[in-house]
Amino acid sequence: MSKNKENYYDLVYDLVREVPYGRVTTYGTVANALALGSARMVGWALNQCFGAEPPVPAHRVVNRKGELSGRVHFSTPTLMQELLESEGIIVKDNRIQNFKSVLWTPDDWQ
DNA sequence: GTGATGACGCAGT
DNA sequence: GACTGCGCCATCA
Repeated sequence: MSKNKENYYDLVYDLVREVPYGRVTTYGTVANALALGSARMVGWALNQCFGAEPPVPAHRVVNRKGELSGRVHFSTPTLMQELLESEGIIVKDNRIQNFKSVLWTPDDWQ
């Protein structure tokens, strides 16, 4: 993997880092905002976010259903839920409750 | 170069 | 509301 080659990964990381505290975003929203064309690319980018710097709050990125699909990629499967709950987000059965209210989009950037 | 996989999304049922 | 099938693009074997 090239190190000096800035892929769309950095675009994903930067956008995710803009997500405010207590808010979450979806892969589809990020993919649409960056015009990646596929939400899979966002997931693939976050797959390497652990080597990014500064660290990316990947726990704030969930799928369209508000499900913590990527929790297994964290240090512990429960870490993602713990972090979200720590930010005041209610998580039940691996899904964000009141998801629509905590959902953040680039349009809310302002 | 081909086939399979993946932190997904959408339309149809 | 939940499940299934298909499509999307990049990376790996």
